[in-house]
Amino acid sequence: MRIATWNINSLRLRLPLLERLAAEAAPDVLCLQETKVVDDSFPRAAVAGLGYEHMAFRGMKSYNGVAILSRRPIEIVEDRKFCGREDCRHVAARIDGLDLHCLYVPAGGDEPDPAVNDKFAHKLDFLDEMASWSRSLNGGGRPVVLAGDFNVAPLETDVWSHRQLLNVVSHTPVEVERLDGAQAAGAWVDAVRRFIPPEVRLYSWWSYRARDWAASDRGRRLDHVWVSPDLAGRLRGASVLREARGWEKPSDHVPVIVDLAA
DNA sequence: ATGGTAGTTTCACTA
Repeated sequence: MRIATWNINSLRLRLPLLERLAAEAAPDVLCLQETKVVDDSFPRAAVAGLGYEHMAFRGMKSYNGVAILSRRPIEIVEDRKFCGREDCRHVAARIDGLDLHCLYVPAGGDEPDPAVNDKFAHKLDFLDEMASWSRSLNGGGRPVVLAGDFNVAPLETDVWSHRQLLNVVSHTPVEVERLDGAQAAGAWVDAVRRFIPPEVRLYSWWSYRARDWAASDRGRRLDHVWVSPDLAGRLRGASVLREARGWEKPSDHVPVIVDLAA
């Protein structure tokens, strides 16, 4: 099973890019974030036309929104209202007996101080809830995958400059500590770093604001796929589709792809 | 230290 996660930054605007991803990488299952479409307007027919006939989505007006697109039937759909909010940051689907959770962690605003920045406080709360919630997911004997835009680049090699980003939201020690706590809570395995070792620099996001994203290459690895320990033995490969950042009218994130043995 | 771009509910908000 090939699983991809992608913050697509408006699903409707990027349907042509979704088609290109389906053609070039052929994921069996796709987790999307920032779909930015209410459920009534979800482009079901276009998505089904790409071969993803089974879908689960939670959308709202303008912001956020998550979706799981699948070639295989979806057995159960759930969502969780993290931090007591209905802001469409989570949807889960059971596919072939595997529970797949699609997550969109709050970005957290600009100021990395929860006392003055409510968005940053929300992000820290969300990551703490990810820890307590995901702890309870594991141990059920069922394989679990957590995938999405976690909006944190945890390793020094997950950013273009560890030193220059220490006080920049997405790479501050307090966020990294929270994300590490969530990972430890479920003993989650970072699937991508099983294949691309931590010594190797790796990004999944490049700002739109760069004059030339590829030349400056000031990226961050914000998008992650974590698998439950019992799934680690089924991992067969992982990649980040860097070239997608150069596609026409791109998202600022690129797809992250993980292969699991059947 | 600043400003840069993109998407959506636009002269404002989020990322």
